[in-house]
Amino acid sequence: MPSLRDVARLAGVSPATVSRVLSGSAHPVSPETRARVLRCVERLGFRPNRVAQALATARTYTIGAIVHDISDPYFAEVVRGLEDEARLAGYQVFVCSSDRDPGRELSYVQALISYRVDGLVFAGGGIEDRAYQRELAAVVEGFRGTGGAVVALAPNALRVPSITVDNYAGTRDIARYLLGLGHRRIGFVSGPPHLRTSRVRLAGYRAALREAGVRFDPDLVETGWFTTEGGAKAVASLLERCPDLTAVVAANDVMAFGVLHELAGRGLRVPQEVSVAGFDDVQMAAFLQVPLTTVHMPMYQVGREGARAVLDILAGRPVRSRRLPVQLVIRGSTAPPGRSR
Amino acid sequence: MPSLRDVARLAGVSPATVSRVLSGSAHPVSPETRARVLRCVERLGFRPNRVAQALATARTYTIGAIVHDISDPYFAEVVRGLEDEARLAGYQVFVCSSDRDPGRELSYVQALISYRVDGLVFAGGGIEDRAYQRELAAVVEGFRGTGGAVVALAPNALRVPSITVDNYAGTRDIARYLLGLGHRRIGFVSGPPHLRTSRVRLAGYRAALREAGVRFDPDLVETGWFTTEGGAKAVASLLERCPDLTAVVAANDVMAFGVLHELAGRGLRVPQEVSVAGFDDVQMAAFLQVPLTTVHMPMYQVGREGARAVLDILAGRPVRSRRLPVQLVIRGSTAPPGRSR
DNA sequence: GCGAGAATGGCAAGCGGTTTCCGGAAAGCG
DNA sequence: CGCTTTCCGGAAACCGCTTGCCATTCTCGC
Repeated sequence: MPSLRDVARLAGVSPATVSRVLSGSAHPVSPETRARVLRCVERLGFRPNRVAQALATARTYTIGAIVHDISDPYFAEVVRGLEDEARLAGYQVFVCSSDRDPGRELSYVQALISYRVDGLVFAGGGIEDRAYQRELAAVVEGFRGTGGAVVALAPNALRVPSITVDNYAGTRDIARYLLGLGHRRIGFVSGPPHLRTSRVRLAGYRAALREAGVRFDPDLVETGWFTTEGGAKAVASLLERCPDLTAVVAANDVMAFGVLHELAGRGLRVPQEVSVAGFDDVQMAAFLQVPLTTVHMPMYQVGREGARAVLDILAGRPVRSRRLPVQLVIRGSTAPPGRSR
Repeated sequence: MPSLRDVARLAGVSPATVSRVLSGSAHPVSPETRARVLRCVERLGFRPNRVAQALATARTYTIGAIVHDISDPYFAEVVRGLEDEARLAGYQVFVCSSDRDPGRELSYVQALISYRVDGLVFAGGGIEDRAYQRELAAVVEGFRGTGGAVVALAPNALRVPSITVDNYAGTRDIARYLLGLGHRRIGFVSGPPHLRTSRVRLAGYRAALREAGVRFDPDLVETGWFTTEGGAKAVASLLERCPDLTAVVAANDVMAFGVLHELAGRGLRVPQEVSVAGFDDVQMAAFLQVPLTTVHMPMYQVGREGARAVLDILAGRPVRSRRLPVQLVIRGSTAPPGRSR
């Protein structure tokens, strides 16, 4: 693989000149020399070694994305947005699936810092664990101290700029809507309790109940993993505890898929017997046979804005945290409460 | 951020010694010195700069994954496998979504080479375009010439080790199964014609027809993008051309979702009026209200083995191309042909 | 005609590690 | 006891690119 020296030798100039031609330096280079250098670059098929550039300039043009699981459609969509925006600016992105494991997350963050990524994006909600948060915060602050850009794309204990959506309003709106349809016994399939997103979404649901003067019944809440299986299991226990529920709100679409599956397995019709709502509006949601009522989250958008924020920070432009609005999307999986079963 | 020199200074040794202690060199270091160095590393919280290491050793411990679209559940799953295996070996992975665009793919490959990735994994099927293939092959060969490891996870024109699945057998088995149920007018919703995977899957379908002595009718084939929308549109035209079809095989699950959606929209019941089968067995497939009959592809497994293959090549271990078996998974979306509509 | 300043280009010192080569001390050998 | 090995550590040369600083030449302005 040709190096800059090879080009320099071929063009009969010094490496410095070649570098200046290629990296758009302010240092003047005569048009003839420039042309000659470019011709030699072409001839040799020279492409600068990013590693060496990175060492010299302390810029790697890489961004690390910490997600909970890239195979979760939510995160896949976010990462796609991130990647598209990064590519446009000449950056590459590393994916890191932490599986919501504090140890894994921390070791990924440290690895990324060793790789000297320019930016770090936390796509998933923070893990609620004081000791861990403190440790992570220390590492992250160190990183920022050396010029690293950090952005969060979900509620997080880190004090960094964030691009989030209004999770609270989302579940509140959904619950309001179901209450408005006449439902009173609304189950809530929540995510893992140690995730901040879970708590915020649960809070939105409770707020709507409070507004409507409906007593909050802890029996109507069941937690599970943010997976299809998690949703199926959770709704199963919910149904056993509260056979009288007429609607279920799932903390995200993937869980809602599990809920739908479990209900179908039990012969309960949606929405005639049980209404179901999700959260996120992943691509599949609209394509189910019973299209899912859910809250639209602009995930791709969040990913793009996240990347933009990183680039802005790196460029020294001011960055403000933003909260994007969400929107209730009413589809076929919800209806007024039906006859008792 | 502390450097190796800082550690050396603090420990009162030369940088060389610190390096030897940390990178497990064969060069002997006395136990006392070693301990002292490690203590200082600890004290300063020193972590080696991967960029500098990379420049010195010509190993970056990174792998580039070229996928068609990370937000497609198929690729997300593959990348997850890749990532998990890579992590275990201390590697990081770059994701690159080419959207099946030759230009984008090529520029990603070149960028990754500039970043001096150790390995390159092509997760998607190759794009059938002679000029492009030649150009890509040249670049890839150059990369391999410098010690880069390249692996393909789908049929591809590149002459590199591959971990693939038996796509041909997959659609053949599905078609055989449907023929066995008594279907004769079986629509095929194919992927983009310029993708190798599309062609192989179509060939499998044709092989089964041939075996069964059923004439192949080109009208029963419609191509579209490997997306839900693509599947919906394709089946729509198919139905207009051939209202007599009793079953539809989609070239992948994502398209099958679109097919199901479109059929539901037209009031056609599955499987009573039309049987539907997919390919891939993405996670959602089993969780539809009418669970999808499909061909199980071990995507996560393919991802892992792909990473393993890269690591093996880098370690100089022999690597052989492998073809993993697929398996027909019969679920609720298929049944013998029903009464005419 | 001459000095100032702009235009060009090269030298060399990094960036932060790794690794080859070398030297001194200690240990093993006949 | 002298000599060869082995053990341990350091000096310094990279890896490939960037950039501050300096030298030369040229162009003006007066």
